[in-house]
This record gives sequence, structure tokens and C-alpha cells, in this order.
Amino acid sequence: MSSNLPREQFNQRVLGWFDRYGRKHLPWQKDKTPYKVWVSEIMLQQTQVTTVIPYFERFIARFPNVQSLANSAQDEVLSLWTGLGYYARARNLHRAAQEVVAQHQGVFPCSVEQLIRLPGIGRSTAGAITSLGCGNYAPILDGNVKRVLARHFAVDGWPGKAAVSKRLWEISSELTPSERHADYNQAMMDLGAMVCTRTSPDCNNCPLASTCQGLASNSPEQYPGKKPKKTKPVKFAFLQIQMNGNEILLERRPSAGIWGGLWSFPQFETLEQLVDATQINREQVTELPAFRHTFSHFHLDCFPVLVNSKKHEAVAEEQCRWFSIENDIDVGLAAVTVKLIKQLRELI
DNA sequence: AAAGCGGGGGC
DNA sequence: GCCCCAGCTTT
Repeated sequence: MSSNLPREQFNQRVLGWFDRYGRKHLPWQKDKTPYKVWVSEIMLQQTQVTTVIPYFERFIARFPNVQSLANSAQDEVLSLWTGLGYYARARNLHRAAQEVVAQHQGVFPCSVEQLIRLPGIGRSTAGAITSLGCGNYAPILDGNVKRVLARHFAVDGWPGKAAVSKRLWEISSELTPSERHADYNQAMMDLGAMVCTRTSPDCNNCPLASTCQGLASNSPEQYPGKKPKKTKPVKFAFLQIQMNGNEILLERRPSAGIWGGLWSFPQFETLEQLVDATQINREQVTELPAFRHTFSHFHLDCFPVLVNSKKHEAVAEEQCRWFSIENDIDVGLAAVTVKLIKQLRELI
């Protein structure tokens, strides 16, 4: 059992740090339910705690339980997600709520095996919901935990590689204690977010510094290994900005692909296509300042084009709607659309 | 401008 | 299994 001694010391240092510095009063930790932990974990995929908090509060106020979410319109779910990004998360959350109602009689499932079958929940999110939300044992491996473990055990390679991920899962599984697993999991995420940060980790205040192999190697920042770089292609978007007094014309995007299910300005790859589709002359357009919007795998150079015409034949009638820009808009919008609407408010 | 974040889905 | 897809914040 001597091999367990380092593990116990590791856990005790993690939990001791958690008792003093860990986060225990986040909104999803109050009046905790598996449903709220689920919503928080989906929002926390790709998104930091401080950004998530106001979104989480609004979302739970509107959808306090899985039934209310299941019964809602997708537009409303996406509206509450506006600005968070990765909108497939919201679409999956909505679908999963409907599956929970249909398949689990509205009782949120609490095992990794059941959770992982719901859309939007993978192994790590299932583990977090199970452990933090349901009190059942499960290890986790989110970005924070990956970083802490890769550094502490000097695991080489990019965690996007299957072999590296597999090794990190093995380490996480071996280390996660059966006692206080929820506090331990929260502690590892907090440690990654607050101490073992991506750049300039605060090793002087790290409870694991004395055994950290990454620190011993003198460059903890080299762990975890970097993702291979790829040059992003550039795409173009000519955005048709059609105004009628205080109203703007938006069109619902297809449910798959970029900004799926969101409403946005009708988009064309070239100015010619925009002009053709709207049946206007070039003299009837005003080009607004162009800007670049960058996604994870391509740049989108955006050219907003103000169309000085009442016509809007470019868009299929059933997929378009006029929205007043003076009111809050009750459908999902991409950040680019929100940014342009703000500019238009100043224009009128 | 670049890095990073968890999961889905096509091959 | 491997690689692409997706959107924002932080650095």
C-alpha cells in the first residue's frame, strides 16, 4: 500500500487548498440540483466562470427545471444564449431536456452511462454532473484538470491526441478519491483556473508545487503540449442591412452549420450576389465599415451593406422577420449581429 | 493576432 | 481513431 501514500498526500494537499481557497458559492452551487449543475457544466464548456454567471442566472430564472426548458421554443433558448457562442450547446441542451422528459419522466438521470447518451454530454461533463450534481463517484477531465495533471506529471504531447488524453484520464481516475470526490473535482478545476493558469502559473501559492514535475523541469508552461497550428482560411460575408424606420430585416439561419438556428442579416459571398438578389442598383447601397470576425478555424471578413430600398426579395418570406432595434430581441443572435445592431441604433 | 476550451459528427 | 466543426474571451 506504499504506492497509495503519494496519492493520499496529493489528495490531502488538493483538499486542504480547497477548504481555504476553493469556490463554494457559485450560483450553481446554491440550492444544488442535477439540472442546474448540468446547465452550468454545458455553459462552462469553452467558457469561463465569470462570463457564465450572468447567463446562468438569467437561464435558470426563465427555465427553473428541465420541464420548463423542454417545453420552450428553441428561439427563446437561443435568445438566452446570445453572446455565449458555440450555439450547438444550446440546441443540444434543449433537445436533451426533451429527451429527459420523454425518456426519464422528467427526472434528471444521474449515472455517467445515462448522461453520456444525452446530446452535448461527453465523458467529462457526465462525470462532473454525476459527481458535483448527484453525489455519485466519477472522475473528470476538463481543460483545467488536464493542465494541472499534465504539468504535475510532466505528460508530454497535446491532449487532443487520443494517447495523451487516455494517459490523462488514467491519471485522473487513479487520483480521484472516493471520499470527498465532489470537493476534489471542484478543487482540481479551481486550482487550474486560479493557480495553475495557462500563462504565468502562480507556483508559489500552489499546494502541489513540491511534487510538480513540470515545475521541476523549470518550465511548467510547456505543459500541456500545444495544439498544432493551422493557418485559417479567409471567407467573405456581404451582409444585407435592410432598414425600414426603426426596423431591421433578419433571416433565420439553417439549423446546421455556423450560427445554426440564429437570426442574422442575409449573407452573401460577394457584393454581386447581394445586388442581384436584392434587385437594386449599386448606387442604392452604402458600404459600412468592414471588420474581421475570427472563428476557431477561419476568418470571416464582414462587409455590412446598407440597402437603400424597401425591397427585400432576397430572402424567403417565411424565414425572415422585421425586428425593432429599440427593443430587446427575443431570438438568438450572433455576436456580429448584435454588434451591427448597436451601430445601427446610433445611426438612427 | 493567437491560444484555448468539450463535444458532435463524418470519414 | 482522426480530423474537422464551432464562437467567444483572454493574453
